[in-house]
Amino acid sequence: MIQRRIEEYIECIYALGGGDKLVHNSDIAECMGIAPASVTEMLQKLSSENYISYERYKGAVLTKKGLKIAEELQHRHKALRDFLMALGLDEEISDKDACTIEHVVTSNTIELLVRFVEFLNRCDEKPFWLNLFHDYLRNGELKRCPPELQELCKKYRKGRV
Amino acid sequence: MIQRRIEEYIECIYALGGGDKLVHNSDIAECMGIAPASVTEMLQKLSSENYISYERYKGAVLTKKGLKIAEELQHRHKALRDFLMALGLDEEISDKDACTIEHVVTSNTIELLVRFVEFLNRCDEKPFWLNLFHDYLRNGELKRCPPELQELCKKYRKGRV
DNA sequence: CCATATTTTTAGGTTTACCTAAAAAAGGTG
DNA sequence: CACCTTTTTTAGGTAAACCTAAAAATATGG
Repeated sequence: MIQRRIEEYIECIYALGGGDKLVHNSDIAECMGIAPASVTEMLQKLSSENYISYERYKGAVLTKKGLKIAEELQHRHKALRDFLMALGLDEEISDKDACTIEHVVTSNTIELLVRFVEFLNRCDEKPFWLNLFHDYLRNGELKRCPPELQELCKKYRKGRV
Repeated sequence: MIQRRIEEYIECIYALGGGDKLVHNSDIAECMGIAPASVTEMLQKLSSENYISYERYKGAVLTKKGLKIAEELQHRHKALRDFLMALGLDEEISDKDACTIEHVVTSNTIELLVRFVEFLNRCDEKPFWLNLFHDYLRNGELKRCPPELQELCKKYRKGRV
């Protein structure tokens, strides 16, 4: 299994434009908040495992293999972030949590959340129940679904199954 | 910040009954799939940081401090697991992902998901939209909300805001 | 209650990912 | 183009969390 720290380096390189151009060690070091010497070491490792192509004193570009991982991570990040924001979490925290969860979760869960956000977006407007949920978050009290609406739902549910 | 590996030891000790009785090194070692010698070392560390009270050659019990963390982790685990299962993920994967996510996510997100599950449970029966979502997962096609139902939702939405 | 079996600890070693300081290479300017 | 600055690399070192093998403590059964 691919190591978390390696994923983080790939992600960082990608964010700095390493998908199609050389990224300098110093930029990676600054971006990750570590010493340049540590970056050199890790780039040698990433290179030996073919995630990047690396030229001494020049910098790194992602290989096809590395790029694929970067794109997968971006997919995961976006899925998690969109999902959390849809539920009502604020942008900054959604982003932060997406950053950590993306490395540890199975693809099953990612695809589940992708589908959930798709599901929301295919609705013509913000669904009624999501409004109810957001109210619940704000006030702590759950407005019951109006009886009239509940009845209609029940009718349709029966009809389908 | 408290280290992930420490959390995992605390969790394991708790799972083996360490909330109220001595747990043997060998059981922890087996449960975590590592060598007993490694456990001894870590237990000394956990003890020095007051997460457990540890007696050489006897075993470990969680302290109040350790127990509090164990309970918080259990809360997180349950929140994540319940949430994933509510969305339709199967039990095994929900559990597995809960195990990893619980160590890396903010409390904001945990509480959001707790609220979401509460929100679902307060409904009299499985909400209509959740049925729609589960169908969407199975078939890939999203049944539109019947116009009649949509109209009614719109009416209530206006009424409230 | 003593010999043997089991469990735990100690000692010494490995790997990963970081660090600092100093050496080497690259880049920029008069 | 030679000097100076910046960037990168090398060398040597640290901490965390694991390992194996051997020593020490504890538990068990005749």
